[in-house]
Parts: sequence; structure tokens; C-alpha cells
Amino acid sequence: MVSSKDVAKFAGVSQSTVSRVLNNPRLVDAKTFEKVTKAMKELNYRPNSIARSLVKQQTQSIALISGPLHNPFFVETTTSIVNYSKERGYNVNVHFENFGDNMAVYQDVLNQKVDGIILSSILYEDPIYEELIKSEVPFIMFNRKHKKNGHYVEMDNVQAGRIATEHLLSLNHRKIVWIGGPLSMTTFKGRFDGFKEVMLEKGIEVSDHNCKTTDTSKSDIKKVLQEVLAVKERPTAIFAATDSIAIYLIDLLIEKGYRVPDDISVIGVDNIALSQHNSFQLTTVGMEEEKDLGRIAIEHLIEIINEAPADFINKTYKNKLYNRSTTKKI
DNA sequence: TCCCCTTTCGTCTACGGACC
DNA sequence: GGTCCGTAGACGAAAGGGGA
Repeated sequence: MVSSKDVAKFAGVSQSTVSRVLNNPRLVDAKTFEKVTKAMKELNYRPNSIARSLVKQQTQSIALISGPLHNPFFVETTTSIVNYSKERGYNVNVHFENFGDNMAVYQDVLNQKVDGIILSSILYEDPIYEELIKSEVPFIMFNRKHKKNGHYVEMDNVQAGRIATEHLLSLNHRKIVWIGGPLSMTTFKGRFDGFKEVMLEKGIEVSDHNCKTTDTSKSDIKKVLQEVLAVKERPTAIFAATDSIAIYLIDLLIEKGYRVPDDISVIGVDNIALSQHNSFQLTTVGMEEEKDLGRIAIEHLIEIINEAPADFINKTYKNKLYNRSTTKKI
């Protein structure tokens, strides 16, 4: 492999002059600059980024721990995180949350010596929080948060749960089932709490029969839906805790011969781009400003890496209803 | 076999010398 | 005094060498 030493020898200068040409060209005479760049071209020289990071104590790389890509929300956030990072000169190493055991993922990430971590995988009481703090690598949580605080950006999940439930109640639905992911994740917990609050305010009981959790995979959602539909008085509406779950549910309902919303209403949360698709027109709850949480989080992470703010960045965004075609008055 | 010390890799940069 | 360029040391991990 060609090094800056080889370039220096070829151009008849010192290695530090080659380094200057790359990093501080204004300190180099025009003729020397030309000689060195010509040598770089001739030898097809590419700077060694590992050696560079050794000196600079910065790797120009960020680790992203994303939720599963079967949820289009994470496709959108991953895309915007990767694109924005690239604009700012960072590479992104993408990892995926592993339901049940994230420790191996975290260990991988911490071994990589990245400049920052952006994650949507943390649980409310996750022990990894302490390890992340100890590692001194800046990190930000998006769409999730930890009980001990830290930097995070999220939508107001409780409010989102309230808006979705209030909408279904306003359409005269009373038999409403909430279907979401594990309540150890603040996203689902918040959306469930909002649901529960509004249901109790209306005097409607919330228990195992109208609150179902899944691992968010299509197969598990199918199993849960079968349980929901098997009861004598089936629900007239489903509050899916994410648009991804809502889209799976609609697909499964159609497969079983149900019409949405004529037989059963479905509402989601997140307002992902796919929810606006003409074949879905999914009624959903999303942020008031149609912003991407992933993008907001990566902007803040890069700010944290460069400026190390004294206080934690805690941003919670308000939501509104996006009333489309999958809910109906009964 | 184990432990400790040294060397190696490629790069950046503080410092200082040479030159005009 | 300003500009340009070279020297030397530092960075972290891994491999190598030598001694116990």
C-alpha cells in the first residue's frame, strides 16, 4: 500500500509536507503543492483513515443502532441519518436492535471506537446506559429514552396515544383494542399510557383483553390478531401503536375477508411516508411538523460531538391527527 | 507458558531552522 | 518578521523478542 512516505520520496519532499498538502495547503508553496499532488496521482495514493484517526482521536464514524427494518419508520430514519452524516463527513456503521438481547450489539459498537452513537434500541431501565456513560462516547437516543435521562429526541408518545384514542372514541368506537410492542420500550409505554388514560377517563376498562403486546414481527402480529378476532364481541377499532403494525394488521384483516374501515377501523402512529400511499391512506398520528426524528437526532449528535454541551438535549415534539381513510364512524 | 517491554504501522502537528 | 519545510514525538493495537 502506498503511504505518504512513498509520496514524499517520489515528490522529493518530507512526509510532513505531504500531510500539509492534504490538511493545510495554504502553508505550502504552489510549486511544491503541484509536485506533491502530481506524485499522489501517479502513485494512486489514498490516505489511511485508520492512521489518521489514531492521531486525531476521531474516527469520523458514527454507530447507529436502529430498530428492525421491517418497520418502515426505521427505513426512513436510517436513510436520513446516513445521508445527513455523509453530508457532514461521517460514515455510519448500522446495527440492528436484537429483541431480547442487545448486549452483543452494544459490545460490538463500543469496541468500534466511534465518535458518537445514535440509538433507538434502549429500554427504559436498560443497564447499558451506565456503560455508555462510562465509555464517554457521546450518544443520543431517538424515539426512546432512559429513566436516567441522557440526550434524547422523541415525539410525545403519551399525547400521540391520547390523540389516537380520542379520535376513535369521537367516532363512537368503544370496543377498542391496543396492539403494540413491549412496554419496556418508552415508545410503546407512552402510547399505551395515553390510550389507557383516555379510556379510563371515559369509564372504559383497560385489561389484557383490550391491550395486546407483540414482538412487532408479522407472524406475532398475526397470532395476536387471531386472539383479538376470536372473542365473542370482536373490537370495532384497533389502535396500532405504530404505522408498521397498522399496515400489517390491515393486510391480515383483508386476507381474512374484513373490510377496513367498514368492518373495523385501524389507526396507527408515526405518520411514515408509506401511510400516505393511496393504497393505504392510513389514519395516523404524527409530529405536528412533518420532520424526521432520525434527522433531528443526528443533527443534535454531531452538535454534541463538536461542542459537548453542558446540559442534556431533551426534545419532545407535539403531534396531531392525520385523518385519512382507515377509520370510520359507527 | 507467561509476562513485560519494545517496535511497528501511517498520520498529524508543535517546534524550530533556513531563507528571503 | 514572514514563509516554507523538515524533524521528532505522539497516537493505539498488535506482534515480536527476551527473560523468568
